[in-house]
Amino acid sequence: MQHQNLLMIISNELDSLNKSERKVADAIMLDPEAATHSSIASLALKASVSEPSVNRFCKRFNTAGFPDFKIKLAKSLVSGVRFVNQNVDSDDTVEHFTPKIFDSTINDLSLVRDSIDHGVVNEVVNRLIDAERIYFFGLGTSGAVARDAENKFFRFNLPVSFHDDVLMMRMLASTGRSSDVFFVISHTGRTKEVIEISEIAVDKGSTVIALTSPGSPLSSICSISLEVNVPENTDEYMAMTSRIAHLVILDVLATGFTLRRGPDFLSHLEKIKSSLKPTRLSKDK
Amino acid sequence: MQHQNLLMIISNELDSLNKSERKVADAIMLDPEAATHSSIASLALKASVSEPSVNRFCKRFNTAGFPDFKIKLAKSLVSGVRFVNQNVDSDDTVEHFTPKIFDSTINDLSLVRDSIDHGVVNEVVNRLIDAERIYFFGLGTSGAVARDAENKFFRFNLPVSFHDDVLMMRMLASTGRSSDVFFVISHTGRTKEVIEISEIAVDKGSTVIALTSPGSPLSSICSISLEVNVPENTDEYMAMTSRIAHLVILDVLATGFTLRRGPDFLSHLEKIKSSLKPTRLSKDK
DNA sequence: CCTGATAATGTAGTTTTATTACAAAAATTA
DNA sequence: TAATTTTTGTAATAAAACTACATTATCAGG
Repeated sequence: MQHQNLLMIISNELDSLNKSERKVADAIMLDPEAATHSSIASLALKASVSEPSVNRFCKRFNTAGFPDFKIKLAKSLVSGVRFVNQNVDSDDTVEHFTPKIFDSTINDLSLVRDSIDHGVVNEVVNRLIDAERIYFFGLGTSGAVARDAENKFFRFNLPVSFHDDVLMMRMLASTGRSSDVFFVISHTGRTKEVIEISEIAVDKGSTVIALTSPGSPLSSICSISLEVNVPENTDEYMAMTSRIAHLVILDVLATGFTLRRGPDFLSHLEKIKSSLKPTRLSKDK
Repeated sequence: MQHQNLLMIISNELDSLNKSERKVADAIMLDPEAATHSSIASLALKASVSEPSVNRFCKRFNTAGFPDFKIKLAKSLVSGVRFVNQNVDSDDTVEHFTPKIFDSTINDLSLVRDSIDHGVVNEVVNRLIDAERIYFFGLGTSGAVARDAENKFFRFNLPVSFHDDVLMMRMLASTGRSSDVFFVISHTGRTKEVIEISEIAVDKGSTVIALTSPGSPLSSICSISLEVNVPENTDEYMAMTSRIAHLVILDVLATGFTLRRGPDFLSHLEKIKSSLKPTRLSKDK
């Protein structure tokens, strides 16, 4: 893994350095940020060694030379900062916690982006394309996600509904047909009611797609499981990012759906868009 | 704003660049990692421009020069964000469009993060703290956001509800009291019904907070307006990111609310959390 | 469609920065 | 202590970046 932090490597090997190398290391550690902006000459001066000593120091740490060393050092400074102090403190003001919440959401999204299984996404799109009916199920926070999904997929000209009422869900699941797709959204994947309902639908021969966390009970009983691993948030103040990741994944699925339907499908979408125009005030004035 | 990711800044200003600057930008975006390792000469060659053009390009983005530019570019590569502003093509496969959608969402979030008015956020939190009742209103996609908001604010031990039925909204608005807060969510801020209803609530002396786009009709008539500028998406395939930004902003508001309430409020949140435990399967097996 | 003004870009020379070869100085060993 | 190895620095070289200025392209007003 190339992702080792250069600054850490240096501090770990501090003992095995010779005198001048050690001086260079100290000078860098004193202010790594400054080191990334200084020339080899000024750093040599600061460390009281010659320029070639700095150069040799750089090569010792598997870098091509001083400029390359600076690049790698700069990178290691970023990753360090990212993991530190991203939590909301009780004495944070709006200026402090606002970017923290955005950053942690962004961070989680990029983790999900990199961990998502494209094969599963592909398979899910196939099933949605084949579906004669789609039901989106979700409770609590996931209910809002399901509602958003309904709104999105409704535009695709097929019978779609969302439900957050467990009795309704249960009835629909038990009367489900093999051409029906039940899309079950659950962050934890451990809500008993939801699991039971999904089992009923599977038994009836319907396709059940779960959008949930890996290794959860829900995940194991469904036809296909879109597993999303959002790091558990221990911080009391922090929000649940999983629902946002779920929304983005539904965007991905909707995009896949649209693409699979081909270009003439776009005109249908346009029709729906323009149907809303009369409800709006015009842009000019 | 030092917070911004250099790669993102470049992709956002792509339109305002002149010919040779654009060539340099393209060469960098094609392989940013390679750019951090190349000399000004080799990059100039790759972009088919002169060396000073590359240098001018660097300075245009508030860097001291090429070496400094490379450092900042390298830093921006470390953070979660990769390529930006790439549109979905009609022949994209899942592998292609999935990261594109994530990245464009991430990009939009970071733009909102940097453009948000902390003073307004602060003021909104104050009003929410003072509220005796909060109504979240939204239609369509914003209805899902309003629903999520209800779920979140419900935990704060005060009467909260969400509505996506214009008749209900109208009745509630016209019977509103000065201690009531109406939180109106609308991406466009141009939906006639929503504007009318908001006007009624304002007339009745209630506080009306809008979460909408800048300069919209809704924004101008409300008590306070939380303006969110998410770049309009011209791409047919791309999803609407504004709702995601709205959700994150509601997270920010909820966090502000919790912090303002002080540390003993956390035990109340814990109580609500644990009330859901019986509905879940336990973690161990 | 010209002409002058302005902006964009490139050329060539200068300066700064980094690297290399080699020599001097320490340190180590026998 | 002398031979040997390692470390460090000096000075020269090479590479890279930058600057001033010249040329070319673009655009507005006549």
